[in-house]
Amino acid sequence: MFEPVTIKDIAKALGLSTSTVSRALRDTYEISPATKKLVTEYAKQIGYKPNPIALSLKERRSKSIGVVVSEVANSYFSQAIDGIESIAYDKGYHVIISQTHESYDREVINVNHLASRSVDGLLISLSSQTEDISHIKSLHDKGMPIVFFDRVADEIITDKVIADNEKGAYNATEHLIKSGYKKIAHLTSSNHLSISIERLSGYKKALADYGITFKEEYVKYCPHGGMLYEETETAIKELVALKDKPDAIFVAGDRLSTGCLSVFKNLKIEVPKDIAIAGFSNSDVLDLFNPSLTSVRQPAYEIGRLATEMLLKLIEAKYPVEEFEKKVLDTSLFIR
Amino acid sequence: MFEPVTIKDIAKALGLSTSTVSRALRDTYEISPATKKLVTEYAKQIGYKPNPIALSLKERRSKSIGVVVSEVANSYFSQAIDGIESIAYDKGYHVIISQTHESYDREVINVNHLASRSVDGLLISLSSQTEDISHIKSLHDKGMPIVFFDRVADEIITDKVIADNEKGAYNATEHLIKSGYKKIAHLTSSNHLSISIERLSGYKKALADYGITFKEEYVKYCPHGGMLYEETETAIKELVALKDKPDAIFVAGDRLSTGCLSVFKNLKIEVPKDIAIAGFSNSDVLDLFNPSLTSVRQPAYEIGRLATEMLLKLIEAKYPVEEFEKKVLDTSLFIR
DNA sequence: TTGAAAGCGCTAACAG
DNA sequence: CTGTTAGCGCTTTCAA
Repeated sequence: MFEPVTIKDIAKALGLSTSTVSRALRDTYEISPATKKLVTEYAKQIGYKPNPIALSLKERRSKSIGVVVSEVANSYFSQAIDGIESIAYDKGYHVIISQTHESYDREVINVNHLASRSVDGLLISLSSQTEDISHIKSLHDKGMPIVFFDRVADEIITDKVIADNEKGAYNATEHLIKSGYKKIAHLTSSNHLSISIERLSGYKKALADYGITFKEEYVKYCPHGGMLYEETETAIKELVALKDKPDAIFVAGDRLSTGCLSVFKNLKIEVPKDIAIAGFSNSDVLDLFNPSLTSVRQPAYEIGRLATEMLLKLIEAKYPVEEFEKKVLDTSLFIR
Repeated sequence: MFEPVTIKDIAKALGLSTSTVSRALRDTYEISPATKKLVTEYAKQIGYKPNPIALSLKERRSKSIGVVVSEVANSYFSQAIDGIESIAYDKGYHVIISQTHESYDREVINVNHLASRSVDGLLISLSSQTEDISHIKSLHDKGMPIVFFDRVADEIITDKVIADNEKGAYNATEHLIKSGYKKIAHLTSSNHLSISIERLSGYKKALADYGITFKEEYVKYCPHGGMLYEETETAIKELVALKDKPDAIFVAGDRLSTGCLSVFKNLKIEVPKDIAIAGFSNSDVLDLFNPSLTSVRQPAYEIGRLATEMLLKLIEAKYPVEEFEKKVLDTSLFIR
């Protein structure tokens, strides 16, 4: 069907060698202006496009990067993807997105799939189920450039970009405290996720700073991060069933926050009369929500851009990189 | 950094020729069981993975498909993408997603970018700005398999998958009529988009069937499809400023529906007291909205799956395909 | 049953 | 300044 024009066609038509054509096309110095003009004009005329696959084979790189996220339907990730694309496309890289749907198995499959399709680097945010990261470690050990964002694996020494989760959590919790709530629960995702740990820590710190005792039973984990309605509902039910029922709740994730509101709605729990709420969310329709949600917003777009810049730097580095950094970006609190 | 094992390494280590190794690995009949066993076992042991790029070069296909949508952040599209991935990954195809952000220029760039990266086929939903489709037509003429979904170009003869937009619009409008509204306005995206035309038609038909006269000034176009707050606000303001102010509004798009609610909120227009609303939306948090939104939901996941199945059939067809079809899937009305 | 060689599209080292 | 040649990893005639 497709019969693309090759460098050979041009060479034949113009009575030149393929290497001359190649040079003319690529602007090498050792070429006569006349030939160059001849070739470039003819090439344009017949619509020559270099075959990226042949180039990839030759240069041993694909000019594409793989992105592993849990869901593109999650506002945080879709914004991050916008950021990733903005940088990648600019530098001529393709972006291949794959979703884990918070499943460890899919993560392993996707990561290996991307690697075997020889992407030049990987941008990863771990699935909530992921504890064992050997699938990533082995790739990294083999030299695959990897940058983590959002949900990072500290065991792997590479660049990372995250929001200041601890501070964001602190701010949200503090806001609840300052609004007069004292019995603040915490709903979060799986306990091994970096973001969960950081947000839990911020929550605890705020409590401590305001002289409120941390209670273990006020913390509920939803390993599916809000993807499973029942899981969220059970957690909420357990919280409101406590003898010392919490009067507020700090929610540590995007889907979890909306999930929580849905549960409230269904259980006829009124906000903030029965319980107040503040949570992480990057949704851009939060203003339409009822009950309303005081939210911690992460600079997702910027995180995506930064992570991609760092990854491309790793990919294009001439010498093995030894120094890595973890960039931490500020969150913003939107009081509603 | 990466030093992948090649067929040559195996050949050398085993004292065979590369062609023998290749055959052994690919299960050709003309190979001795002994050699085959030897090779496959050794290959597995040292972790041999065929280089997909070399394969692509040889077989002139990349085993990847390109997807062009306006925004992954749009629920409809993220659901469609889930459907696309579910089929594509199953069949060993990569999915490369690109966003137009409703811009014609970006669409042209993205389509050409994907084509030049030699995807094997394209799944396209047009940007709202797109009127001229020659960038797609020329690719299609050259033999690139293309399937349209959602926003289709009827001028291009190929497979298409859409929701029954006309019926969906009819149902929504009818619902408003049956709820007692008679002065129903219509807010839609650009007037050249297939979905706009179909939805407008369903709206008109419902009005006609219930003996309501269609009024041109009740139809407002937002070419940016809700991406530009001001545009939506202006449209709404014009509607409510009409001397014969509408008492209900049927909105023809996802972002437009939420955009509309935002405008209502800001202008302190109360729903349904001041104006009732029904609109297309695939958001999964609609239940949390206030004001609430009666919605027409499209089977986005299924549309994505179907479109991908059709595309892969085109790609893998042995002979040029002459027969194309347009599949139309039912929408569902959620009354809130 | 196996090996040698050509070729997919392109670049680069080496000659001339 | 330009052509010849080899090679990226793999498959596939063609010979042996």
